[in-house]
Amino acid sequence: MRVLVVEDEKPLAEGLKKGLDAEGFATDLAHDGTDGLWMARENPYDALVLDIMLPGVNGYQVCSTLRGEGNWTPILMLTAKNGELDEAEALDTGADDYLTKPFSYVVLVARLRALIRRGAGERPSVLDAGDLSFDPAARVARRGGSEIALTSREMSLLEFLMHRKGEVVSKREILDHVWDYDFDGDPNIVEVYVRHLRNKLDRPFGRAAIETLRGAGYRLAADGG
Amino acid sequence: MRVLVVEDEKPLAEGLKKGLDAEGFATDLAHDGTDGLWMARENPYDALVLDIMLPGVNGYQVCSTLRGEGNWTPILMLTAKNGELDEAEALDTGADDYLTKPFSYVVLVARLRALIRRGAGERPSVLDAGDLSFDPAARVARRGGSEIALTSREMSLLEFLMHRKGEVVSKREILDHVWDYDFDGDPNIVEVYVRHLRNKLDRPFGRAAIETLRGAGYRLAADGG
DNA sequence: TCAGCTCCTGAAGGTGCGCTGAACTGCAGC
DNA sequence: GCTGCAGTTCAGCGCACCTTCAGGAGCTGA
Repeated sequence: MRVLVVEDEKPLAEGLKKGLDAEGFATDLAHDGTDGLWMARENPYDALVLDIMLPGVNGYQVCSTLRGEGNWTPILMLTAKNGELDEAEALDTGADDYLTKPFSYVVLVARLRALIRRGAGERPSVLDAGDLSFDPAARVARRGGSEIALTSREMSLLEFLMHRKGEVVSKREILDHVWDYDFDGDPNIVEVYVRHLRNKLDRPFGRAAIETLRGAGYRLAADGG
Repeated sequence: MRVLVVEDEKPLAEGLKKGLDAEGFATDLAHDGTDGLWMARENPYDALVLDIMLPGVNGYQVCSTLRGEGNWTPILMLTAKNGELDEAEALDTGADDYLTKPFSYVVLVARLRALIRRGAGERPSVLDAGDLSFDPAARVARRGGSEIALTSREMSLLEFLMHRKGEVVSKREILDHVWDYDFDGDPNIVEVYVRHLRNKLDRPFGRAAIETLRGAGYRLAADGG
């Protein structure tokens, strides 16, 4: 789990890094808001620990800037005093949790883990056609309840067909979208892969999702065949 | 609410018990570290009040031992003098809060209630996938009943995979999250560690939790394989 | 009915990805 | 020092996947 700690008090920052590393986190440090912002943009962190009082850009600003850019990495804010205002403001600007200094190290780790567990889970959509479904992100195809193992090329083809379910797609289009533009091999490859998909998606279920339109191309039945 | 007070000064201990009982707590007493540890293990307390200066096993040791065993009962430490070292050390060993002697009885009760109220939410949770489980805080992995010894790198990898169980994670993602971002060594390291995990988690049990998706990455079976 | 075409099918290379065992490095404990 | 362990690097190997190919089946129009 990769974590960025943005904290200007160096001893505290170093202590946190040491502790978090020992817990198995991969911890990076930034000592001011500008650096913090930059690093948070450039790297895929699982969580941010963000002090409010920072030289340059302060914690609130870092937080709201990131949120404004569509970055939803979980953020744990460190508020200096036990002021209600601080905490409320932290949550307002888009932080996910806050901790009042001085804080217990155990509590920090626990809250951090909780944040990461909840995580930022924006799920890409699942494509479907009748009882046939395909989740491109998870790389899982299903017919009814059962999961179907597909190779990368088979998935690319299925994804393309599902995006255009109900439409006729020519072999030329398939070649252009599923294979590289500069593919100049045997176009028969499309037929071969259609066959592979049929063997996996249709035959075991006695269905016919992929229809051949002689001279025109193929069509994936919108209802899954 | 059941509370254990571990305190060797008998008058203070008795006074606390009387007061806490009056507040509606069910209070047990232990007068040294050994007894305290034993009682904390055997009974499901909602909180512990733990003096640092104890005959035999001291408060720090009691605290870190319990944490090491995966016991996350909230602990309120009593530090003798107002030394920063004491406080920091208390928190380091896993205490949730501390109080400097002499303390106000009202404050003690208030903090104790606060701890108990927050209590559950702060305990690190255990990740699981079927009969496979991993407690990131205790750093213990188990398959079924048996505990499995893992190195810290193996744990980081397992933790990352378990957080995203059922999803496909690419080697690049694994490198970015489990290794430091400036790691520019051989990406083959991921394969090597996947192999280590398989040797420890799968092979002895004839299972297959970690699936290879050629060209895409790896996936930890949500049901443990 | 036949030719010409498209598409299907099974099998057979190549190739590169991932697996594997071993060696090397650095660090901690004795 | 030596020993053992964790982390990392490396090179060879096998196989899964991709692609090609040739023959066959089936459709279409004359």
